[in-house]
Amino acid sequence: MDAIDRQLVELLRANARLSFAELARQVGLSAPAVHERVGKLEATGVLRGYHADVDPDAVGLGVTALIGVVQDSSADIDELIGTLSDMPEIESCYFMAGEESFLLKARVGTIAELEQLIVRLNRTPGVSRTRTAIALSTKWEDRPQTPRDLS
Amino acid sequence: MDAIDRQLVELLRANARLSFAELARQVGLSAPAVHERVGKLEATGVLRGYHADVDPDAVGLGVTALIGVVQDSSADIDELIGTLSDMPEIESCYFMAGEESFLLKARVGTIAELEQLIVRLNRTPGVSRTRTAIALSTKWEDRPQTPRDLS
DNA sequence: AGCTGCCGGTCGATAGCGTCCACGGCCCGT
DNA sequence: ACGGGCCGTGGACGCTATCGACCGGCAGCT
Repeated sequence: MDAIDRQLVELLRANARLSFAELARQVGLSAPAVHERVGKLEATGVLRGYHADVDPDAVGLGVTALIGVVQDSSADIDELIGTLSDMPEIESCYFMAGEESFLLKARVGTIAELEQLIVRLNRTPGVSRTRTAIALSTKWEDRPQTPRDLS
Repeated sequence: MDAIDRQLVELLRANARLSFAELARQVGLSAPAVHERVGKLEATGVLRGYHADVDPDAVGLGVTALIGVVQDSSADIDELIGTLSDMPEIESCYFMAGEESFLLKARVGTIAELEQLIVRLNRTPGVSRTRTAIALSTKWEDRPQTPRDLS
């Protein structure tokens, strides 16, 4: 991860569809050299993938909620994670320090669907309680942060 | 947004670097037709961009925290949003229903940096109180959800 | 010092891609 | 039946992806 690698990561984070030729021009190397560097960044797991950023409203997912999950004493964590990951509405899942073991970011189309999701969560074995907060608006999301020097 | 558009969105969400020719093969149209459809999806805001997914650990951002912010009565919301958006550590910012007006997802390199961020937040005019929860691990994040029928 | 391998780059070639344009079928209201 | 808009196809052209051959710098050994 030298300065050029960081530059490539930065460029691809801003626009994942840049051509290798364009990347090469930006960093001052030849296209094959850039091709090889990007390949290595992918192989080492620095670059995990390239994804289109889709407007959730445009695909009928206008409701965003953040749900804290308190597990009960009998919970099998791995099993609970498995159950949660079977719920497609849950876009992100963090295992947290604190009383609420999980924090989920869920996206659904309507409040009614959110209600159903919460009911389903509360019925899930290992879940003692949930606490739901609704996002009224998303000011920004997944904003990239310029990488720091890993010296 | 017909079935082919949804298919294109889905394909690009899975892999934003697919060539138009490859997209064309997958959906059964010619490359120029796909080019035009994707252009329209971008123009109408369905596709907002294409971003590389970078491993936060690999760029020195190993600590993820979720921070609830309670505003005080004198707060100017827009000004507060502006101040928050000047803090690069804050990757996402949701305006919430409930006592905590904002929920922030922040990423920093060390706990010490998180401490500094929290101090800075608590000093910010308009902020009455914050509540921070640290993510011990990310089970998954920004998982795509297959789009529903917008009938 | 000189030799040797490796790493990481350039260069050149070729197949395939991006993108522009002209053209054509279909659906619709007249 | 006709005309126009929409949405597609096919062809053409320059540019890109990607391979293999080559090359220079550096490390470590003799």
